[in-house]
Amino acid sequence: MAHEHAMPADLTRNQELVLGALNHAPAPLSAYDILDRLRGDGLRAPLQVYRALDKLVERGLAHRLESLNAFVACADAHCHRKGLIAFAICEGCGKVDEFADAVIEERLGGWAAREGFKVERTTMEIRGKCAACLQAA
Amino acid sequence: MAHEHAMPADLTRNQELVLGALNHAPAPLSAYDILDRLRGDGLRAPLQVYRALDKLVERGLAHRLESLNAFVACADAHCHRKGLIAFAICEGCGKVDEFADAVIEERLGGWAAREGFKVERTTMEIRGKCAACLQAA
DNA sequence: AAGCGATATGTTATGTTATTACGCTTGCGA
DNA sequence: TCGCAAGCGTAATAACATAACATATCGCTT
Repeated sequence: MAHEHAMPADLTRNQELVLGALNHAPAPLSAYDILDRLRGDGLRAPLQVYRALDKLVERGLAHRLESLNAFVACADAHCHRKGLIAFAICEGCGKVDEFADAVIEERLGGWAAREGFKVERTTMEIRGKCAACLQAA
Repeated sequence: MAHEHAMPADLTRNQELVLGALNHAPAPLSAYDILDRLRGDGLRAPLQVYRALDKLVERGLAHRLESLNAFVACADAHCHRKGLIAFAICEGCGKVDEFADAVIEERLGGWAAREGFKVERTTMEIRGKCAACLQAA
């Protein structure tokens, strides 16, 4: 069973459905995966899902994994983590681990400052095998 | 003018065409962008481009930018950079800067070691505005 | 309460990115 | 010269994402 996440009260119906789907999934879901799971709840078109995802991502309740074209619920229940988040994605079981590292953030900031580059958004995704899957192999 | 890159002698015709297209572009190209530019050279189907890209990426001659679904030639002319590479992508002009940072690599390695996670591939992409574009604004 | 703007919704159609499946060709070592 | 690995060509389709348009809902101001 997926553990419980905070579910803010001010979500719209669609946003709540989509976040619910993500919360109950053990691994990232694509927008179309989500759509398929929510057809029974009245969702019919991709756009309904993408719109909800946009809002959820904007609020930090969900994250987009660029290297997967998929989405996960934020792992931090009382969420809204600041700054850079790194994701470790297991190719075996699909599980995603989320962590922050101040040193990395600082290195990136240093590079940007030297180059005069204004950072707006950073994605960091590690692909590999988690301990459990290595064990099982 | 794009600066010159090393063009290995043992590329196949399609690989050479695709790498050539990337070398002459000032910004990342999607597979379909590449296809369009190479129709005059006889390429007709996406797969011809994707296959070439696979090989080029495998050899480190090109990189895939996950957050863009696009590709760039490796910036290092005598390429085959080891380890983790970070990309800074300007939203203004599309230019991509490529750099490595041993400290970041070491932090990631540390996290992985602690978690027992076996890293296979890491993508790090910074989106923002480059100095030139900030200047122009 | 009426009017208004901002936000969300639903639907259709379409655009963009990536892969599957199949068969042929070529180079090369056993 | 057989057989295999790698590459190539083509058609079809799958997977991911957005445009354009019409309607609805909610909170705020008057």
